[in-house]
Amino acid sequence: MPRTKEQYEEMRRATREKIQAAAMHVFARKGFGAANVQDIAETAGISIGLMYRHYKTKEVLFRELVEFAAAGMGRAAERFESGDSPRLVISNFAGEVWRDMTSGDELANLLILMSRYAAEPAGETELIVGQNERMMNAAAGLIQRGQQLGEFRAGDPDAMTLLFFAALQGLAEMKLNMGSRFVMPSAELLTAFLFKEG
Amino acid sequence: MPRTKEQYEEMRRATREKIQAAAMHVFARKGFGAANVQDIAETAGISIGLMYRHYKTKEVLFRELVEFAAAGMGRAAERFESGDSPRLVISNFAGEVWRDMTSGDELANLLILMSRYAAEPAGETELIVGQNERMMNAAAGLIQRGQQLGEFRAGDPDAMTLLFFAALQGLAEMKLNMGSRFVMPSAELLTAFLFKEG
DNA sequence: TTTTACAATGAGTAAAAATTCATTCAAAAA
DNA sequence: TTTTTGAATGAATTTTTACTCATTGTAAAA
Repeated sequence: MPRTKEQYEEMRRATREKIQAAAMHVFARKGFGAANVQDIAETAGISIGLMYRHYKTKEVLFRELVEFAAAGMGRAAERFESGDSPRLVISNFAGEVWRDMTSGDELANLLILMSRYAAEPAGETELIVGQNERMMNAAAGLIQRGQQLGEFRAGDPDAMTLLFFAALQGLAEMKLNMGSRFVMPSAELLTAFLFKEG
Repeated sequence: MPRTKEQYEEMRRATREKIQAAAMHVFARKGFGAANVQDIAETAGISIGLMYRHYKTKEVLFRELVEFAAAGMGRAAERFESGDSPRLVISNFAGEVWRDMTSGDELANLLILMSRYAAEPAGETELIVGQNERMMNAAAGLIQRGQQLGEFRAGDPDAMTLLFFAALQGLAEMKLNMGSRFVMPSAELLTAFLFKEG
């Protein structure tokens, strides 16, 4: 008589997705504290009540997105931990970043979300900090190996790693702030400070 | 019979300074919307009421800090507009940035404040956007001149400028988020992608 | 010791935002 | 056409936060 279980499931899945996309957009632009649930519901095109049927609190919603972002960092770390040519791994990574940053806002949103997490809903930064540390360590190891192979410039691998990810972070922020005035630098430019010669 | 005018003035100046420093700290970490006046007053070590005697609203306080930051960008733009050797101007600038970022939080706070302004209290982004555009244009002109002189790498000057400031922006964010785990990259590393050879 | 001028306080009020819940809606099939 | 089930709504409630103001504190000098 009513809809089938599958139909209801599909309905729920669809609205969850709308909520997630809207929340990602709003949180990335305003941060956790300044974003209000009305904004999110409106952006998602649903009522506030429905949002609360899917997410007990604003914070639970935020956390889910952060966890998603952290998982992305984990995948990045794995790539850096692979035994392939450091130069190739970094170039490929930079190339993908370039494509993602050029084609839409998703990566930029994710990057900003992560950095905003540190400050906001108190405590429980471990997840993001842990994954971040893992990713940075993997990248630093890769750079060090590249230096031993003579392909990479000399310099403190930790500082070089930090600069690389800081640049990505800053580009994400600028992309959202500048809108159409933003020009994504090429993957080669992004990695130029790492490699020897040009 | 009561204190002299000068004494009262000095008292007011001192608390204003406390408020500004506290607000800079809190706004940079939380953004305008998420920062609450209680936090600011507490950080400044004064009462809420006193804060409101000095600043009519939270937004007025925020604006004053943003204007201060914008003035800093204006000074940076002037330096980029000077006719000196591009390589020298950029190197000096990077060196100063390195010193500021290494010695305290002030520059990091200012950088973050500016990027947070874009989203937050609606409208009136002109000041920050205008100064930002001026600074970026000046830097792009400098890079272009450096390319003509053969000192700088080839590449789109706008994209190179964007990357440079994005890196600063990202480093500021990381400095606040990572605390003692942060390592500031050297000025040479920061500008390595701009100059030919190493 | 008292007066004076203004800084400083913080409980109280108003406004904004998060969260709840009684009610409505919509599609499937009997 | 009616029944059924769970999604969807948004006005009402609770909580949080910005902002006010009546009162207190204090150093100088009369």
